[in-house]
Formats: sequence, C-alpha cells, structure tokens
Amino acid sequence: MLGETKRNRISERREATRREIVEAAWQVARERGLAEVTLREIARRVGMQAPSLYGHVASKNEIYDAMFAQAWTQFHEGVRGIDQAIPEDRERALIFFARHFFDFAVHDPVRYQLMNQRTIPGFEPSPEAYAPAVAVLEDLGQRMAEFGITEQEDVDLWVALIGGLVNSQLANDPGGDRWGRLLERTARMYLRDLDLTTAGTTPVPTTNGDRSRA
Amino acid sequence: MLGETKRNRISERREATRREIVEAAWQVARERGLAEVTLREIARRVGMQAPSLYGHVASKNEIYDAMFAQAWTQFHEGVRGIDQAIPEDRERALIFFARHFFDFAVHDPVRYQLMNQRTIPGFEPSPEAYAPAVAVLEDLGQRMAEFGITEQEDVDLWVALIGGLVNSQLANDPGGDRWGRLLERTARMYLRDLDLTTAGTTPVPTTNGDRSRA
DNA sequence: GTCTATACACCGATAGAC
DNA sequence: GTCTATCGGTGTATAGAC
Repeated sequence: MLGETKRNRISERREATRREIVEAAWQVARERGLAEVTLREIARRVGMQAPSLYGHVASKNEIYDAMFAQAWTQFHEGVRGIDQAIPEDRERALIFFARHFFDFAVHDPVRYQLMNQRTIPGFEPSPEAYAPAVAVLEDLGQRMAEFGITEQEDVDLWVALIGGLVNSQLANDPGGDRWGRLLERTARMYLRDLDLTTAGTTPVPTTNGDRSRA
Repeated sequence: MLGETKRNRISERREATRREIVEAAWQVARERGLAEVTLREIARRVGMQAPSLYGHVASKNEIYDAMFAQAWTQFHEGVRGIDQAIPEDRERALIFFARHFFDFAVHDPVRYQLMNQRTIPGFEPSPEAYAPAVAVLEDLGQRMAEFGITEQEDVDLWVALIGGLVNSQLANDPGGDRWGRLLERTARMYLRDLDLTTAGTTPVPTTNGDRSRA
C-alpha cells in the first residue's frame, strides 16, 4: 500500500524534527547550563517559534526525558562496544570499567549532571527513559558477579567510590585530573578490602580463568 | 549618646528581619525544593510584598548566599562542638568525623545540596560566604595531619570517598541507611590502603599519643 | 526608611487562526 | 504544522505614598 510508505515517510520526518529539537537542547545545555535551557532558544535554533515545538514535543520535560534516555543509552552502547577490550585480570578489568565511566562523565559534565543528579526542578525521568539506566546497572552487576562480587553491599560500595571520585573531580577540579589519577589506587584499595571482607565466605579467584566470553 | 543606641536598635531590627527572611527561605526550600524558592513566597511568609524584600536584601542570590554561609558555619560549629568527644584512636576518629558529616548531610538534603552542589542557575557563593567552607576544609586538613595524613592526595581520596557515600545515599536511598552503614568499612579500607601506600615513606603512628588537645 | 503599586522582560504552556 | 496572541508565573526594578 502506498498509504503506508507515505505514513512512514511522514513519521520519519517527524522523528527527524524531534531529533533536531533534542540536539538543539543539548547544544543550549552545554553552552548555558542544563537549567538554562529555554524553549524559545531551542525554537530559535531549529527555526521555529517556541509554541510550534509543542507540535513535536508534549512539554519541556519530555525533551529532558529524551536527553536522559539518550545519555544512558549512549553509555550502555559504549560499554558494550568495548566489551572485547576488557582485560582478563580482575583488577585491571575493574579499573578499565571505572576509567570508562569516569571519562564518560568528565567528558560531558552537563550530560553527567542530567544522568545522575536530580537538579532540574520539575523533571523526573519516565520509566521508559529510566530503562537504559537500569540496564547499565544490571550489566554492572552481572560483570561484577563474573569476578565473584555478588554481594549487594560490595557493588554498592564500588558504585559509591567511583561516583565520589567523579563528583569531586567535577566539583573541585573541572578539566583537571586531581581525582582521576586516584582511580587505580581506589580500585586496588577496594579489591584488597573485598578479599579481606569475603575471606573464608566466598572463594574469589585472583585470575579469572572461568570467564566465558564470545 | 542616645543616637547610637537608637541606631543599634534599628540595626538590630533590620538584622532580625533579615534573619526572618533567610529563615523563611529555608522553609520554602525544604518544602518545595531549593530551586523552587520564590521571592513572592518568602515575602508572603514574612508578611511583606515581594518588592519590600529589596529593602533588606539586594537580590535573591544574596539570600542563597546567606543560606550558604549559614549552612557551612553550622557545620563548622558543630565540628568544634564535638571536639572533646573525638576518639583518640585514629580509625575511630576518622569514622567519628565521617559519621558526623554524613549525618549532617543526610539530615537536611536541601542544605547539603546548597552546600556542595552548584545547582542554582545564577548563584555563585561570594568569597565571604565561602570562607566558613574553607575553614572547614582547613580544619579537616589539620586534624588529618594530626594522624600523620599530610599528603594532599590522601586527603583528597578521603573527601571523595565520604562524599561518594553521601551522594549515593541521598540519590538512591533517601531516608535509608544502605550506604551509611558502609562508613566504618570505608574508613578501615582507606586506612589500610594508607598504611600500605605510605609504608616506608612517612611513619604513621597506629595510636595517637603525641596529639595535644586542650 | 519602609512599604505599596506598578511595570518590565523573561519563562512554560495554551487557544485558535490559517 | 506553524503561526500570533495571550495567560499566569518568575526575578527584578523603580516611583511614590506614608
């Protein structure tokens, strides 16, 4: 049927416009800050009047929502993309992941702010937008389990440690490396503690010979 | 002179009104969120019209500034207040401080947000408001030095670790204790790493016999 | 001196013409 | 779909009453 192809073409055009809007929102956010994004400025950049945006987007928060989902999807795909580069060694692997997360965060502070801090007044990510964030956490849990790190407390601690380094870096030395260079040390410290804590309860292999990867 | 006492009385009244305004701002912030504070709502609570606030305050950011300074001063005084209760033992002392900071943060998330996150669009704390924050950091450095922790990297790491626990707690389990109960473990982990890292470079006393306190 | 009244420029959002 | 016009908000500023 011709109707369908036409409908698809229209739908594609609509989606493209939506992407344009979200991309313009990213631009404004990076230039002026996340909270300083205005519909009028977005509209100006895509060549519209502000109210016309409502033909493609239900609200300003829906734009934030799309950005939120996009950011977490980006990170998730990034992690999957480097899968074959993961070191076999447990310590190196943990550092590898942490460095990936750290660089991703520091590389785009505005994106990190949207992903991890509830800073925009009325905005709460929708369940659909939150899904890729959950997927990332599930991935993390699975990968850590491959290293014998299965206790929720242990994963919680690791998440908090890396998040703490990122936050300190962004807050107190943006653009620098004052906390970034503490990543390796933090990972070693964490693993040493882990071995001491779980000693006698769950055997943890120092190398990772039983890990199967495609 | 009568003129001076009168001037003082007026000045006192003015200062009291200013305190009232800042206190109302805290109320609004805790009820609706830090970014949702409006001058009109503050004015309503102190029985004024919004523009009348400008007789006591130069701008909205000056209110945030006063709140910022007040929060850090509160913390600083709190730390000084518990001075005599600090354990002699290095590990216990570190945990004691961390717990104090953690509880202070978790007890009033809005206050912590204002103190440690740059989340309000146009607001940057003035040098005067920042002073008590600097004083707290200097205090921390001094106290850690008493335990032989003098390297900036070591202090940086400690700050990041505790901050990470606080952030995770507030972001992922507000009102709970999922990351709070990791404080002791984190302190032990940190100290163990410290002893290994600085072994052979700077002797670190396991007990703290040479600490002089009034 | 302190307040009220009024206004300005901006914001997100909506209604309705075309 | 996109426009203009407009609404109820916001922070901020000023004129003028008392």
